[in-house]
Amino acid sequence: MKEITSQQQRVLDCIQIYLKKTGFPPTRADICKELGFKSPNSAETHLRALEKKGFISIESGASRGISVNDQNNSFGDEYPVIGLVAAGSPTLAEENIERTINCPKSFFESGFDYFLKVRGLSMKDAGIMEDDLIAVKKTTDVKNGDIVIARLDDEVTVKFFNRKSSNIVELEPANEDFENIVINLESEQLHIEGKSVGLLRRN
Amino acid sequence: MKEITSQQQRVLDCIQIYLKKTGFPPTRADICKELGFKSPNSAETHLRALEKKGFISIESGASRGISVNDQNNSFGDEYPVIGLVAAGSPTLAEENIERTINCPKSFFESGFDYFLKVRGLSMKDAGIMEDDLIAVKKTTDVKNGDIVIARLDDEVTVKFFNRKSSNIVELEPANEDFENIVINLESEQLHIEGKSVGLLRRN
DNA sequence: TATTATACTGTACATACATTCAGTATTTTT
DNA sequence: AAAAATACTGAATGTATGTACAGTATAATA
Repeated sequence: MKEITSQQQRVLDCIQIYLKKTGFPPTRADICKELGFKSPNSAETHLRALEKKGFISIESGASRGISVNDQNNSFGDEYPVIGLVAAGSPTLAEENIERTINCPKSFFESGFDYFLKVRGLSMKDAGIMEDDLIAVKKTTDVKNGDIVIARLDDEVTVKFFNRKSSNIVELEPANEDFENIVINLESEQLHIEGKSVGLLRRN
Repeated sequence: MKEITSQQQRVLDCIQIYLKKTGFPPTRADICKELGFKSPNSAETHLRALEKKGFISIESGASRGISVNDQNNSFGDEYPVIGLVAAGSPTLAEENIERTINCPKSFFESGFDYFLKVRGLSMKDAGIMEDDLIAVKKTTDVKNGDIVIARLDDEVTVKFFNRKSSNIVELEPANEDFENIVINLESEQLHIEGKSVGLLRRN
């Protein structure tokens, strides 16, 4: 994405404000009226520049055929809900997707990849209850204290992450009825699927 | 809002799908092409019917001047976040709104009116932690076991609702460090602001 | 120094589009 | 039983709109 000039930014803003207000894009004449241009060609050339730089798309021949190329627009996408089965890795394979939820992309601050449906109460003191949906961001970049989705062999679990030393990782539940899981990375395989970036509960 | 017919629903769906796909509304001809009509007037009359029933608005003379009236679309709306202050009723007055969250209307099953930001840990065993956002539906129709937002004098609190008899209501915390609140409706005023229909947490 | 991008005005024109009118037929409401 | 709403086809028309062409001027780039 190339750099935008201040005038082009004004035109882009004008399009988005018009869209929000009316529900459909402006014509060249509308843009002129809004920004004080006296020739429709003023708007036209700006639109061409914005298209060339990738900010908008223009459907040739169609009236009001302007669409804003906003990858982080606030409206919904379908996110899969994956069941936390006792054994087996949570994957996005179709058979593992219980359903999907329409949710704004930017709903959880750092973005996320899928919802994980929680089984059991091992994290209840962290406010994570049965059937809650954890918003999971796929990453292996986790810090101590993060709530991680981890796989040990074929067992998937949600726990606090705590690296004790270069070889020792503890997975800590938030429930006194459960024990810490201590993993020696030299002898055992630990796979971090991702970390929790939020939670959704529907009564 | 009057009842929609199945054909009108098809046209409405067609508009929404077209909007999502292209970023701008369809023309009469586009609708015909999509739904198999052979005359633009077929689309026109459906649009007029949809406008009359309040589902869409049409800007006269403007090409593609169709906008879907968002009280009945499933996409995003701005919902206010209200802080649970120790004293005072949670109102939608501007000074009480911390910010707004863009969220699909149908995100929590029965619909909801605002988010309430939780203070304290009196409901921690129900998985409600400090700074969680409770999706609140304004209603006084609550059943035993519902999590309600209640006001006693000027104190607002989130608790389990439990009607013991026609005059006695108990508000029960989910934390053994807190006591049940017993209210005699004959001598005390209890105002039910609404009930929890969901929860949102962002790490 | 020549060229390209930016930032406009102004005119003109083909066509994309909304919209009206004239019909036909079925179903629902009054 | 009459009227209104629904659900279409088909043709016609005026205008809303995209878009090209002809200029002018300044700043940025090669």
